[in-house]
Amino acid sequence: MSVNHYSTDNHHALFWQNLHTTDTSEPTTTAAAWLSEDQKEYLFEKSLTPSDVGKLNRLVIPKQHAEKYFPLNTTISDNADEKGTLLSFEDESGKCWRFRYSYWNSSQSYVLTKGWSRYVKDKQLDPADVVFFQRQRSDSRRLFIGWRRRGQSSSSAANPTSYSSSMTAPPYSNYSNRPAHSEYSHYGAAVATATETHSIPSSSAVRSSRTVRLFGVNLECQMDEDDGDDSVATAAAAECPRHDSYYGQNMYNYYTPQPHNMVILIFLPFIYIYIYIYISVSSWVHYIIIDTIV
Amino acid sequence: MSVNHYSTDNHHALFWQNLHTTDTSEPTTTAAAWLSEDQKEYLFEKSLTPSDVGKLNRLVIPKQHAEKYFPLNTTISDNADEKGTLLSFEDESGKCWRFRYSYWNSSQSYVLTKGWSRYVKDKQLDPADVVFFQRQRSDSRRLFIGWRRRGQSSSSAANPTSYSSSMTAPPYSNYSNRPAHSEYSHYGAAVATATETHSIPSSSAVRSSRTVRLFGVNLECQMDEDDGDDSVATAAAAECPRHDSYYGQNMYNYYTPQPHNMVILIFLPFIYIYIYIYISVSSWVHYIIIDTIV
DNA sequence: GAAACCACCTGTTTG
DNA sequence: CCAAACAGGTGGTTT
Repeated sequence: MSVNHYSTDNHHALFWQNLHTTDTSEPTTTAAAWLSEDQKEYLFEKSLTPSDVGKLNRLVIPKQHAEKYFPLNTTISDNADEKGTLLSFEDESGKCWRFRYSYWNSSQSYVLTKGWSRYVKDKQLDPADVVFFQRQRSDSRRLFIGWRRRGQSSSSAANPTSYSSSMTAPPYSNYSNRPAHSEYSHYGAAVATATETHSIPSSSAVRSSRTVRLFGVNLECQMDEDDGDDSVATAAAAECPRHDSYYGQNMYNYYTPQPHNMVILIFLPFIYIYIYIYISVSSWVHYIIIDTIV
Repeated sequence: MSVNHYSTDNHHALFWQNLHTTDTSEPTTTAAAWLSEDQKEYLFEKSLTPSDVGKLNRLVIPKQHAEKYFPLNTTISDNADEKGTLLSFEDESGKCWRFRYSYWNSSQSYVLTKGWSRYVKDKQLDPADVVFFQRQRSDSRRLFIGWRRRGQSSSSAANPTSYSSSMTAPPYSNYSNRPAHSEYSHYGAAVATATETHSIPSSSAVRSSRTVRLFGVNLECQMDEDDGDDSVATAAAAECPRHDSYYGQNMYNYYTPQPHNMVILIFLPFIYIYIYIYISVSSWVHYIIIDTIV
């Protein structure tokens, strides 16, 4: 039996992905059949910036291409929602490269992160070199990545199998020391994608932050008999009090930009309780003042 | 009559502890007895790297020491499993420092994270300064942290009580501006540990992080008989004992940038309940003191 | 809005 | 030579 069935290999690839939840970085070779160029659809290319090949260990994917060809939250990226996905690409030698692919809110950009630096090293890419992406026409989930040196025409890219040598190339010690064959374009194909699931314990602690519970308490305050519930008491117990604050009868919050004030009036049979709760929140609760008057 | 018959601030402090379930970041002083050096076992020390005192806000604990002395998933760290635990250490002034302690799968390393940067600031630690850890021989759960300047011999470390001055030191504005006393070694002792569980009360509202629960406490405050539930109370007591002679009604935190104070006064027919809630928040709620007077 | 925190990630270094 | 450890980082989230 030939492992080389397309179908077979894809399954291997998928399987492989499932095995790796966290260490997804190493490129792997696949038994996938070579595709002729006309079986591939050329997606886009990018001339690499210094940052793309530098210490930032990431490749910025131009937004229009990213959204068009590598949409998040879709079939290609599976259930990749939250934390980005893994995209797998085959290179010119059939090696499979998996990159973490995600959207950075901070820079409003799509990036390949984990795994990218290894690719840059392996291919010895420099600024202005070009990487390009393709996918199989008959199965758009199968992706390919290729590259060529700066100044090389894109037509020279059509040279699929000639560089399996990259598999046996010695580790480069210096970017300036390139193997001669590097002057040509390389590309490869790869397979499916999988979400990078970080297994998250179901019981993640919910933290909401700033609930001030005043009155269940009340009871407990004087109660000794407690009631029990405790959730209050119980919860409370734990931590270390810290006293770092100083204060007195005076309260004053000198920096809170946006104070929010709440006044809660609770009227009890013989008692008026004015509760002034000043919640000044630069982010949270800052003040609570409760003053009761009978 | 004061409900606060316990008299003093210590009780306030304990009380306060119960109020805090999650915000564990601020150092606190303890009432723990001083231990002589021979009552302590020296565990290990680390010369601080630039990253340890820099913006990464974490201290890498060398793996062999971490696994030997601060094992996760064990008694010392309680049920700390998943998300790391809290470790409490007493410093040379008796102040209790709580650090989140966890394992980073990605780098295969043990780290102190939350709370660490405050310690670095407070002690004005620089690269190559040394921190060291000790524990009480008779109770290995009680932990101590100390430090000395780079180049200082470890023997100079034995100088326990001489630096309570750190409590009153003004906020430093510049690392180069160190108090003269800083040239010596400092250490301290602390207590147990607790998992950073955000104990979640059975009842709805709870949240983990900084729920201010007022009255369960009260009970504990006066309860001597412990009643029940307590595991909470108990636990609380166990944690960092703080005490404090230094402050009384006044609390003063010289480094907290923005203290927030709360005073809650509840006046009942025959009872005056003064509730001083001090919320000093460099991060949030820090204090609550409730004093009741009949 | 800044700073701390968090959970990751990676390139050196080294036994 | 290589896996482990770790110093030095990242984006994103919470405080």
